[in-house]
Amino acid sequence: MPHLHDLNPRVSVDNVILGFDDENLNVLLIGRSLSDGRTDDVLALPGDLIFENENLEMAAERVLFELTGLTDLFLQQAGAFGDPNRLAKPKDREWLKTVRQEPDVRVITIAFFSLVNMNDYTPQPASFARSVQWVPIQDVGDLAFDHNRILTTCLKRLRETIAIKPVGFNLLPVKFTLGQLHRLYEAILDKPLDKRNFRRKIQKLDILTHLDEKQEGVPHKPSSFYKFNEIKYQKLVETGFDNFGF
Amino acid sequence: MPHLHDLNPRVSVDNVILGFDDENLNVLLIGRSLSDGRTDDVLALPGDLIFENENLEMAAERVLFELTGLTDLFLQQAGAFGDPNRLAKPKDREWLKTVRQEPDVRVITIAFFSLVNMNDYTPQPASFARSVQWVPIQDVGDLAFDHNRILTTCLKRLRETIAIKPVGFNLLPVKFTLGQLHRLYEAILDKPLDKRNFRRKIQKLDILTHLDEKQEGVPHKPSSFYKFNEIKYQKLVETGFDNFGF
DNA sequence: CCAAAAGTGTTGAAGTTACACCCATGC
DNA sequence: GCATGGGTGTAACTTCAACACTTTTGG
Repeated sequence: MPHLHDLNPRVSVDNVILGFDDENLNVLLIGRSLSDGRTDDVLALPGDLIFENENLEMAAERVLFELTGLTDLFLQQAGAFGDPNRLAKPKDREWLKTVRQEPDVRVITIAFFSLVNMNDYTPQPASFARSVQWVPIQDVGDLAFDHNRILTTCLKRLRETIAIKPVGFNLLPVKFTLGQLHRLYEAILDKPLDKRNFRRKIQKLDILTHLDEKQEGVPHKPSSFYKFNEIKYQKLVETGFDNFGF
Repeated sequence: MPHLHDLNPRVSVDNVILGFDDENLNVLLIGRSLSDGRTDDVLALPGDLIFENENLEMAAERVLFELTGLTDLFLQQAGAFGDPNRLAKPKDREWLKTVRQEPDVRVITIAFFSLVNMNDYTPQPASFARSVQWVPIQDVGDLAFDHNRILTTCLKRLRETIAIKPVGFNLLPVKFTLGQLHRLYEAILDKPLDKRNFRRKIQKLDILTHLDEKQEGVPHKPSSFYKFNEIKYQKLVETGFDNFGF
């Protein structure tokens, strides 16, 4: 029988936590703590071995919560990564020696991605992360382990998902402007979108509620705020956009 | 250091192997061998623990090959399943006792689905499968472990994938008719598709080569055979259908 | 000649793309 | 008054859904 807090030494979760700063998509990366309190210079996705008594989603939520204090976020599995040599880089092996009881054991990781509103959270070091920072996805360099591959896969998944379900709202504050939403979609899809066509298309989804409130203090025509209508949104998520080829 | 054929006791793969018999989608299910050579009455997806020295895809290919003798098939990961109680049904636990060294250990499984041409293969018992059979997906009953959930997820993934990439061809013989292709798409999407519209749409993809050969001996107007053009197909798979919402 | 599936075109509606100007505000 | 982003409509084109009849074969 597994004890409550037994770790499973063979299976981990890694989280691709994405945020949007009104210009770029950012991913939350950690600098790893060595056991002596120092940090090596390799950035990594936050992740951890799973406990024996929790399921994969719970493990991903736990990692997310420990790092950000946030709960109830959008979280989606993106797949499992298990190449036998994924832990083979010298710096990774060194780090594993300082934090794992069995540093040589092969670990399969399940990748999740989550979408957070960057205003809800400012990065702060956590137990397992000496440093935490938002990095614009186009500036991400070499990461630990196979984390570059995981990140790429998650971004691809996000693009696929957003084409079918309007999940992007999770990246925005409760009240937002159509301009913000527009910039967000351009950032995720990494291509320019025609302003008028975008607005028309979004409005036709019929999931936005126009608020009687405008921007203040901006040096241009103030924009209306919108919030999104959870009920209609839920219905849409269930059916998808029916945007399929056949 | 892991020895070549060490098993990883915590991680398995399960395969949803799909075939098409010109009418229904079928899934390949096994009856489990007990150690005394008998079979319990629970059907299951074929799967196995992974070896320490193979990656997840290799493990899935191995299971597929051991069961069917087939290689080089379409194979796609559908996700990881790891609820702590997924092995909890009494009959499942009994079976595990007869085949696993550590029957109580929690196993996370990675699900794959593959598409095979049913004519390339007739089910035959394998080492780990006392019985093997094609079961039409609408006739699948209660399966072992969480295999019903895995099957459902894989079917959903297949529907999503086929809307974006023409992967369905893997389920057909090299030479096929548009009627077969039409019935296949109806079986996968589980809804009727207008004949003329379907044909137009498929032809516009420009991945079919019309062969100078017709059906013989059929009691109706003979249909032309087609094969599909791998080069154009590859290009299309890379770009996707661009069938996306934004 | 009958049964069975193959094969084929058109029309109206909906959706997509491309494109340019005025508006409200802060400074 | 100027710089900034907000906000709006239309026309040409493409795609989509719905729909019925003729053809070829075996028996």
